[in-house]
Parts: sequence; C-alpha cells; structure tokens
Amino acid sequence: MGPDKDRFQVIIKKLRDSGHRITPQRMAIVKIVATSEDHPSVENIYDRIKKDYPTVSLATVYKNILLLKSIGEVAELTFPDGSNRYDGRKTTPHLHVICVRCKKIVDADMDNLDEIAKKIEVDTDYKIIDQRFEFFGICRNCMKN
Amino acid sequence: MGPDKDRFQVIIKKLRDSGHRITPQRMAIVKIVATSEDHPSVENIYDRIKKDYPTVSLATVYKNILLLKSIGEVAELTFPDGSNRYDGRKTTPHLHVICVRCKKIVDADMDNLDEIAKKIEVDTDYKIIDQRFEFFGICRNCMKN
DNA sequence: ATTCCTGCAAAATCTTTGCAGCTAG
DNA sequence: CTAGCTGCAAAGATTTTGCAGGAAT
Repeated sequence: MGPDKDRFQVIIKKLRDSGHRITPQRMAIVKIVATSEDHPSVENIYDRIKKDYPTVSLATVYKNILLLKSIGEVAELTFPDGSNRYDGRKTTPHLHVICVRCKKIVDADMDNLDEIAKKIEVDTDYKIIDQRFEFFGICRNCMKN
Repeated sequence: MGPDKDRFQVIIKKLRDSGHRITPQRMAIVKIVATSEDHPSVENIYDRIKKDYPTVSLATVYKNILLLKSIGEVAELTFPDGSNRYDGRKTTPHLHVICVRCKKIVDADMDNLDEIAKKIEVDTDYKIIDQRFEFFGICRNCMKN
C-alpha cells in the first residue's frame, strides 16, 4: 500500500470516527486531495471530479474542503494573487516553494521545523497549532524565458 | 528620527524615484502601513484614513496597496479565513505569529531566515524573491477564556 | 427513521475595473 | 500643460448560505 493510498484511508477513517458520513462525492474529493501532487485549486478538484461524478456541485467541493481543513487534514496555500491551493498529502510540516510566473509548487523538507515551532511557542507564549512556510520565486524553467 | 518615520520616508522616496506621484491620500496610506504595529486590513486602513480624509475611497486604498506590494514595500499576510493584513514596517524577513481567535499578530525574529532561503535556492533551483513564514495558534489571553 | 449531505441558486464578501474630473509635477 | 491619480459605481471573482430533496447509517 503506497503512501497516497494510506493518506486516503487515514482521512476517511478520521472522518468516519468523527461522525461524518462517507458519501461517494466526499470519497472522490478526499481521493483527489490525498493523491494529487500538484496542489490543486478548488476549481481543479471540481473539474477532476466531474469526470466520474458529472453532477457534483462546486458548493459541495467547497463544503468538503472546509471540512477537511477543519479537521486538519488539508493544508491551504494562498498565492500572492489571492488564489488558494490545497495539499492533503502530508501531515508533517514542510516548505512550499512557489513559482510566481507558472505557479508550479515544489515541496521542500527542512529537518528542524518542529524545533522552530517550539522556540516560537516559548518566545511568544502562543500555543502553536499550525504553520505555513512559503517561498516565492521563479523556477529554473521560467528563468530561461 | 524613529524607525517608523524612517520607513515612511524610505517608501515615499522610492515612490517618487520610480515616477509615482505623491498625493495626500497616498501619503496617508503610506503613513499608516509604515507605522501601524497591528497589521491592518484594507478596511482598517480605510477607516483610519477617513478621519483625516473623509472623502477617500476604498478603491484608492486598494490601488495604493497594490502599488506598494508591487514595489515590495508592504508584505501581505493571508489568514486561514481568507482575509488579508498588511505590514509595511520591516523589509527584513521575519515570522508572523497569528492568533486564530482574536487575530492578534505578533512578530518574531529568527536569525537564520536568510540561510534557509539560500539553502532552498540551491535545493530547488528557484530564484527566491520573497518568503512568508507564518505560525497560527492561540495567544495566552485567548487561552484563558 | 433520522440526520446529515448534496445540488441548485441566490447572496455575501472581497477586490478590480472603467471612466470622468481633478491635481501633482 | 498632461500623465497619472482619485472617487464613484459597476463588474468580477471567489466563497458561503438557504433550502428542498436525497442518501448514509
């Protein structure tokens, strides 16, 4: 069982355990956010789902993304232009590196993100529940043009 | 001359040098983003400006924030709920620590943010031009309630 | 059987745009 | 003077909401 299929199962179980119903539409949405490597927008998710469920509505996608955010199983990235992308693949904190031209997003790992969070908790007296590390730049491909 | 007044002058000079006109409305907007310690929203800025310039329009605030963003003199923070706040006080990268209940924002410094950016550049082959480090949590005051 | 969920349309929110008149340089 | 800026209103874009019918448990 690959890590993606794993993520799907984990999220479904968490939904079921917290008393939420597992509808076909919901499963399809979870599958997409749990397996997409390209950080899709709500519109992207909507388009992909319509292949299998042509009658699904945008509102349903929004409602489910909201639900998944509320249980902490998808991360939301906001671009400088205001558009949002979603990432449901990882629970461990990681960096996003975003090309401001072509909007390609690459993940990067950093070993000591947890340490930083702990230090911030001590310094500021906030109880940290989430974090978002984003770098904006221009990818190698766009640099050529 | 305090650092806030300094920031105001720096931004005004940069605007002038790049051929932009210095209108009273623009000065008022720059003054607010350069000196506000509480990371105001566009609405906040609008409300504060109306004390001195009752006829100023929201559109003008938006246009000027857009301009200040485009020349890199204000940073935009986006909340999990989608609302935006602005910070024109610092140019050096720093962390924002945000209370998700009362929305209070605290700044935190971290010595090696530049090093991290350099490492990311090498690892990903992106030319990094901006970065955003945000921690979401609950502040001590909200924790009591 | 009973809640919760879906899908539709309408509403709400936030931001941008078009344009006529004004003003800084 | 005259290019750029402002203020108004309208349009655009994105996300949320209300509600009736339908589906999961």
